[in-house]
Amino acid sequence: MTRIVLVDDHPMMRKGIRQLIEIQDGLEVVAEAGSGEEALEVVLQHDPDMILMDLNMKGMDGIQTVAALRQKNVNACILMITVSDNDSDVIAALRAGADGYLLKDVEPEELLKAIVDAERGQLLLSPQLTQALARDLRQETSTAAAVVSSLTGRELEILRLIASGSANKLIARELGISEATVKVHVKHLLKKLHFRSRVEAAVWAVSNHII
Amino acid sequence: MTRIVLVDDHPMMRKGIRQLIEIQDGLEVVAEAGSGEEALEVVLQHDPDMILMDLNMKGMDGIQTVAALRQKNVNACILMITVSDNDSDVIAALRAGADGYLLKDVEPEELLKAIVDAERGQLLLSPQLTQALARDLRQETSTAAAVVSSLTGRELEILRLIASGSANKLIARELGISEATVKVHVKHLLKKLHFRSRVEAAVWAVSNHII
DNA sequence: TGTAATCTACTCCTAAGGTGGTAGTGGCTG
DNA sequence: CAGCCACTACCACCTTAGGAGTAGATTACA
Repeated sequence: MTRIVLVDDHPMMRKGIRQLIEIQDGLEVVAEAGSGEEALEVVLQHDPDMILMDLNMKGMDGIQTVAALRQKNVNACILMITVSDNDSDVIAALRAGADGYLLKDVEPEELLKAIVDAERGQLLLSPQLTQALARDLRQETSTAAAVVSSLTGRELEILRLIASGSANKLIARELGISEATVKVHVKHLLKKLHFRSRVEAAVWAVSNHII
Repeated sequence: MTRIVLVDDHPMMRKGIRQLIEIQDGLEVVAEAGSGEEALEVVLQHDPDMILMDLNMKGMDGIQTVAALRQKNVNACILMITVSDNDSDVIAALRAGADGYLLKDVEPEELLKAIVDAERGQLLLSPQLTQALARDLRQETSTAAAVVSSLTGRELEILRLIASGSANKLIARELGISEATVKVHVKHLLKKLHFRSRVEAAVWAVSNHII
């Protein structure tokens, strides 16, 4: 028996999903919550196998709630069910620890299938959301590449080493040149990229996958 | 007519895929390449609409080839077809600029469907690979969180500011404390996280989404 | 052949980062 | 209450980073 908790701030929605679930053998709704705060209580109390959660809620939203649950070491499988197909919401939800993400307009049969799949550890996304994931991976790599192209080979090489946390002295040893020369290159690349310190350059390089 | 280039270092494999494609209306194989290097030439020469590429090749592998092609502003749709379902390969391929990733054991009909979908701009992944993508997003966030939890509130706050590129003086102003105190916190957090400089801490924080 | 770009290296100097130690305050806990 | 922890602050001391300028060597290009 899969024990389920529903979290949604629309009572009607909860009612609908509950009915859908309970006609199914092996699935049981053990509790409902109308807010993120309430969800925390209810989940800790009932320790369910699965949580179906709405993303857009008043107060604590779905993503915050997921993060909070995982923080409290809740291992239940969490499925987000929402109307939002916003890329960043999907990414944020998965990052926070959700196991799946479905749009509310799925057919009832699909929802049931998703629950079973997710239960088995299969991560489940509505097909149209797979793209969002991949986009996130490639994001902005192109614009960054344009700026980087203004760097000379040596400068780029040194930027990479800075981005791996190396100090000038270490970079010098690594490249077999003097520390003074490394400083020259650093000075130049900072000027070209309009950064005020190697730290800024490093975080930029890392977040734009220049590494 | 969709003009396709095949890249695979196994002639037999190319032959197989070619036959499969050419019985299909609207698809045409305009050239083949047996290596990454050859692929660069052939693609620039024929400017195809789509490229089917093997991941594992001698010399320049599929990922390097994709990166090189995108570098040269090749806009063709690139589908990776491979035996490897290794997570990091999938991630790397998509990051490099591939538009889809299919396992070699797909049914012929599925391959054809994938080609059409990809052509339409639909990013396509073998279903079992969707999970890999999501895993990548969440990767290590948990282990990082464990280490971070050893930091005090103030230390974490300062780590975030370091990770945004701020200098100690700026952090001091931001938090309304003296620069000397900031240095103390920095010293402590570096020791706790076993880093030798703020740069290392910054890149670590950024790549583990502590920001 | 000049000349521009790149890589190399140096000096001098200032600012910033990092280590060690000391110490006062407030809060929490056995 | 005594002890611990977190936060604050200061000091002295040393290392690292970054700016400005000069300059030799190489390559590529007009």
